[in-house]
Amino acid sequence: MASKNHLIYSRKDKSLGVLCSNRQGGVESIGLDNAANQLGVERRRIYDIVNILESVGVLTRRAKNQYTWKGFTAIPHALQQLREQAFNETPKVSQVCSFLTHVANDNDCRGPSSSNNSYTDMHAKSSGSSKSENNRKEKSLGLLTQNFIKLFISSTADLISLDTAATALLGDIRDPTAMRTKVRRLYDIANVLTSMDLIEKVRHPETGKPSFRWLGSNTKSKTLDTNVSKRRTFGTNITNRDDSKRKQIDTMSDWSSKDVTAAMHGNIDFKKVKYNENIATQEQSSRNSKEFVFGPFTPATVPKVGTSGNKKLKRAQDWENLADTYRPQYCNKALTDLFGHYEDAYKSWYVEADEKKVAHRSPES
DNA sequence: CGCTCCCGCCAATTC
DNA sequence: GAATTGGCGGGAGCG
Repeated sequence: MASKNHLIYSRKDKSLGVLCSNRQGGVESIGLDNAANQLGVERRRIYDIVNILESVGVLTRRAKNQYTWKGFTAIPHALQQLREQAFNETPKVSQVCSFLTHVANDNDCRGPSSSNNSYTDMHAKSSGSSKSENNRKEKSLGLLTQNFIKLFISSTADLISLDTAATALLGDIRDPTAMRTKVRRLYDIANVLTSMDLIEKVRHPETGKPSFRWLGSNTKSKTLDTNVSKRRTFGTNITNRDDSKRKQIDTMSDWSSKDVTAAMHGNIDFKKVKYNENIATQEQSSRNSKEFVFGPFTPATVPKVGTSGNKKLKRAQDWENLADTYRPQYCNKALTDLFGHYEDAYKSWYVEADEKKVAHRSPES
């Protein structure tokens, strides 16, 4: 798909980055048509993305065709909100959690005894109005996204596969069709969440099953994590000896699939957006100290990779890691420059790769 | 094949 | 009644 993306959409640099380029710290509105044009995608696609972003607080619908960009810095709050919801309004969360935990280690999902623990059904509805009305909303991408996230932040299992999630979100609806549909949606959601670094795709240690891990909350210190946490993402090659001959696009495809697919069809570079945003935030909050934490974001690995003791390597040319490493936590001019530098670098790599010429850069050093 | 997820029909909603 | 939104699932592409 990555390649396909390339072929079809070579808009690469158009992106949300452009949209928020003029934005300065505050609230900027975005027009759908505008976005669609800039991104070179059909409108329908924008709706998907927008809905997901909105469910995480990055955007807010202001009026027809108009959205307000809140920024990634709004995510922490939204997340907190979800967390609370997950704990109160949800009596069954615990059930679902244990359920997930079970399933996590067992491929076979044999619901224990519960006969209806749909994570989705619980709240909402039963407020009087006919359910048929709310029905549509209950199935919205936005809600699904939130529930999906709740699954992560309230579950003890840190590795969740889409099937598992779908099952949990569906409750007992033993309908293969519904399942399929749900999973399709989850793929969509997972893609954009991945592009925002809120989750990460990994293979389950035992079963090679593709699963997702929550990255949104910082330091979740989980003993169990240590094991898996080192696992690298999917396509990327982990070996210290990264054979430079790796398919040119390898790195690209990896990143284009997760960051670009971005939000599906959009080729949206959220990371870049984040850079801009961070920088903007920095400037504007002149010296507001670290309250800028980026809580949910900063993956535990952000600061440097283990001062030493840690596993060695980390392929030098993993620009993605670089991105993480340099993700602004608090930045100064120097860092700002760095960002710019990497942005450019990234851009050229992208182009090169695009032309299939990829001159991978010199190994570390 | 099975996993992904693109694409766009068309219904629900909103203007 | 037209325009916006957006659920939904067929099926293409790829490993």
